[in-house]
Order: sequence, then structure tokens, then C-alpha cells
Amino acid sequence: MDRERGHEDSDHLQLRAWLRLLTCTNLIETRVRGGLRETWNITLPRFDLLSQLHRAGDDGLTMGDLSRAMMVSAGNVTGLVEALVGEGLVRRTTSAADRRQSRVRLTQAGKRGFEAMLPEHERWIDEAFAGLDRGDLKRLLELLAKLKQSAKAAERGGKEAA
Amino acid sequence: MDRERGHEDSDHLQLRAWLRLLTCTNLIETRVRGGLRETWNITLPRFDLLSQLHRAGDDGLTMGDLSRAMMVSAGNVTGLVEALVGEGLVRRTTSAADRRQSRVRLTQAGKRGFEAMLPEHERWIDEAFAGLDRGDLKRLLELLAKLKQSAKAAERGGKEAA
DNA sequence: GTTAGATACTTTAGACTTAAAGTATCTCGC
DNA sequence: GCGAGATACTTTAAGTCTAAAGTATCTAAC
Repeated sequence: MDRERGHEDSDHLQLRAWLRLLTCTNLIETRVRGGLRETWNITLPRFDLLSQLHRAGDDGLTMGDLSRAMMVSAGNVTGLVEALVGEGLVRRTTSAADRRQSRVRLTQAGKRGFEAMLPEHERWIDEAFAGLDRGDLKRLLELLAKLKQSAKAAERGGKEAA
Repeated sequence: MDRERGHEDSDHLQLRAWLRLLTCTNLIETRVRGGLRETWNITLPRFDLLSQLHRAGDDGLTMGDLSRAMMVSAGNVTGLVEALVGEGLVRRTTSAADRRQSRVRLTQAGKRGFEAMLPEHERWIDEAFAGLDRGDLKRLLELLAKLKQSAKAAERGGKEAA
């Protein structure tokens, strides 16, 4: 038996990693949120929604697509889309094939507006990660990919209960 | 000149790392939030506040300490503490030395309650990180420490603007 | 001692978020 | 065709969160 082994169970590496992950996310999110508000007077969730639509292209996304992509509840998406429609940044049409669905797209104003914000948004992110070199970034990406898979697996495990 | 170099500027490693970081945080946070609600009918911010007080020990923390530790606004802390006082989990006293300050502590019920939740909370975190071995966890902790410093530096840079 | 400014906290208005219940529509077996 | 159940979305109630303005108290220069 390895004398040192006992210690391994009580150094709480997972918990420490989780807390540090949260701290990093909070720091960066606070920076981005503040920048978006000060520079374009837009909120982070609205920016995020525009971003998903921009990535999706001309066909747009359904409400359900948005909910999954943004990892928020369907009710939340309803409110955000309403707000953005009100601001003229987003357009919403009922699907002809399935009248329960609606399809959400950027308007021209929404596309132009989002593309204007994009470079500075990326600059804020780049600044936050400036202390990491390319090797660090690649290792971090790999570890986070692993964590993402692991967390997804745990999520299912928790729901289905074996 | 390295032909490959040009590509380095446009692979958006930082942005990809940020999005993946957010995904991981969301996944784990959703799991923990759901567990806390289903198992003890408590919210994550309240659990977090109890956690900070538990770590602080018998002297408790001021409202400002809590705000900084939890990385949320002072007004937010006011509401959370009120709720927890109402539930009898937390006690609040005005500081004699400085009557602007108050000091917040766990009640006996709060301490017992929190300590009852602690092991299962840690189990959820352990499960989320189960796919990472000790080496992975140590590398992740290191990279996140670096990122934390970097993000803090960027935060200051953004505010002070040289 | 007064007072100008700083500090600790609260209040307010508005936005975000969720879980749960509700509505409308679709699908599929019969 | 016709339900029964599934699916897409909305509504509601309650909680979280922030920025900004406001209150109370302290500090320090004079």
C-alpha cells in the first residue's frame, strides 16, 4: 500500500478545479458584459442570441434550436426574441410546415449591428486570454473538451439513475 | 518566414477556449442547481453564500466580504442575506466598531444544514470531473490559475485605459 | 469641532432566469 | 378520421442580478 495514497482522496482537486473554473468564467463574463453595455448598450444574452443567429446563416434557427444552443430555458428565449424583434434586430416567421415552430433570423440591421460588434468582442476575449500562449490554449481546449464530455456523461447519469 | 504563421492569427483559439469554458461551466452549474433544488429545495446562490460563511468560520463575514467573495453586487448580497435570515440559516449583527458594517454568520441550523449538503454537493462535482485523471486535473488547475491572473490583468487594463 | 470626501450598505428599476403549468399543433396507431 | 401522446412554444410566479442613485456612517484635513 502506498502511504501517500490516502491523501489523494482528500485534496479535492475536482472541487478546486470547479471553483477556479467559476472564477475565470465570472471574471471574463463581467468584462464582456460591461463592455457590451458601455459600448453598444446591449446585454450579453441578447448579444449571444444574435451570435447564434449569425452563425446559423440565412435559414435562421427555431426557438428550440436557440434554447439548446444557448443552454437556457425555452421561456427565456421567448422573452429575448421578443425584445430583439422590438429593437428591429431580429425577424420571426411561423413555419409553414409545422405551425408550432417559428424560425428566427437576423434582419439586415441585426446582421450589420452584430458584425460591427464582433471584432471588439473578440478583442476583449483575446485580452482576457493574453497570458496564455498557443500551447497553453491548445492544452486548455483539450482539457475542456474532456471535461465537457465528462460533465455531459454525469448529467445523463444523474437523470437516468442507472 | 513561416508559411504556417499567417494561419495563427485566424484560428481563434482564445474565442474557442472561451466558448468551451462557458459550456463546461453551464453544464456543471445546471447539474448542481438541479440537485440542490431537488434534494434540499435550496438555490445555488444561497448555497454559495452559506458556503462562504462556512469557510469563514465563527467570525463570519461582512456584506462587502460576501460581495467580493461571491463576485456579485452588494445589492444582490443584501437580498440573499435577508432571505437566509428569514429561513433561520444565517444571523446578522451590526458591527459596534463601524456601524455601517454588519457581520453575517451561520446559525447552528445553518451550519448543520450546510454540512449535511456538503458531501453530496462534492459528489456531484466529482462526477462531473470523473473523466479527468489526477494529471489532467493538475494541468487544468494550473492553466486556470494562469487564465485567472490574465483575466484579472485584462480587467484592470480595460478600466484604467492606460 | 466642521466638513468634504470616502466607505458600507440599501433601494430601485429593469433585465434575465428557471420550473412548472398551460396552449396549440402535430403524429401515429388504429 | 380520431383520439392519445408527443412536441414547440408561451405564460406565470418567484428568484437572481446589475447599475445607479440614495442613506448612514466614518475619516481626515483643517
